[in-house]
Amino acid sequence: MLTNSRIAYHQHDHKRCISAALERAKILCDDHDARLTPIREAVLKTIWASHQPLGAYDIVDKMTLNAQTGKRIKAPTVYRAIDFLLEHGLIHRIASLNAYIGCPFPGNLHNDFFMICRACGSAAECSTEQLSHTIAQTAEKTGFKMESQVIEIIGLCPECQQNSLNDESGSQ
Amino acid sequence: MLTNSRIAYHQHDHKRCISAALERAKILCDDHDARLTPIREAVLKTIWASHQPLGAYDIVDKMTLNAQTGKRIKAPTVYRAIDFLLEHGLIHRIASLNAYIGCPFPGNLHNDFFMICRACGSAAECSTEQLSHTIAQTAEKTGFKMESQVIEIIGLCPECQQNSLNDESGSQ
DNA sequence: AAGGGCATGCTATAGAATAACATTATAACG
DNA sequence: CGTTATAATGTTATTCTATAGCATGCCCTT
Repeated sequence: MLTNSRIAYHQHDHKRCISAALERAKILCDDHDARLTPIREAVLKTIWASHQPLGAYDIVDKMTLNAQTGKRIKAPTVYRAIDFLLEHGLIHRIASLNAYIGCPFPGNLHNDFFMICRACGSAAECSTEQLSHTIAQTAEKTGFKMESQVIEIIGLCPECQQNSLNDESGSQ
Repeated sequence: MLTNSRIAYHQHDHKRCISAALERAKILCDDHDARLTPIREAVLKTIWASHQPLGAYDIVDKMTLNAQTGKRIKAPTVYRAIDFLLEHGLIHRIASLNAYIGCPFPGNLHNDFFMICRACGSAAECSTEQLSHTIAQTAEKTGFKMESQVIEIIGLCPECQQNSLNDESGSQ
């Protein structure tokens, strides 16, 4: 099982997540003969600013202004960057939130699912052959041929479970 | 395993689906002391017009005009009906499509997933303890406590697999 | 009849995504 | 090196999805 839940839900040096993500992106784009332009890199960096999925317009708002012109990058440009990053598997779309999150292990097969904490908003990705198999097999029993999947689990991450326990014991 | 895939993807007397759905809705609302008003019933019926998930504005467009005033029901009213139907488990939201579909077995636990055919657009629901368990267990391994889920499988239904085979053999 | 609680009507607006076309940057080629 | 083709970005407007906020109407209760 491949997952970034250990990191995503716990204290960590997030700068390393960001730099690692950018590093991986550069390598992967090189391999794909794809151009990781300044804007695309900036969008990726903005998305990686946290482990919380970010809406497209949140990205627009958070993007730093153009150094020369001082203008803000507009929605279509951000969406184009998002499309590029999605195509190359560098980010994922969280359908239930209309939001985007960085992929911690791009390049791998993506039979994965997301665990979204309803308390802190952070999301971790989890990739496991077994689950994909189970789903594909279940679908196959009905004659359905699975091609792709959207799996989003909503619940409480380890940290927030702990916090809610503390809150309860504290208030009672 | 509980599923309506046999019906959803194959020729059938769809009138029976509709009348059964309305019948179940009446009973369930009775049990819940909830009011299945004419508008709510009309929205439910519109959603059940097919096995294809319907967008909220598709519903607005398809709703018959008010018999007396000849006016069209507006989006907020439809959304309120949708909220009601969602709350009582009579319909589901398909997040990846921003669309709504009738629930073929309301009242049951909803550890279920949807199989959406990319060719014909029809979707079937499938409820299986086993899959929910597998997901919950996998999540639990990382310490995540699952509360709800969004599982949407995209692929080809049995009919459309058959059709695509025919098309290929026919054109070659 | 009066009041309270839903349900609906209505207008406006927020939020998410894209269409269409102009302009600029980059790569590719002679 | 300059020209051309292609890709990327800029810009404006628009579509689609969803909700806020307030007015009105309906039904039930007392």
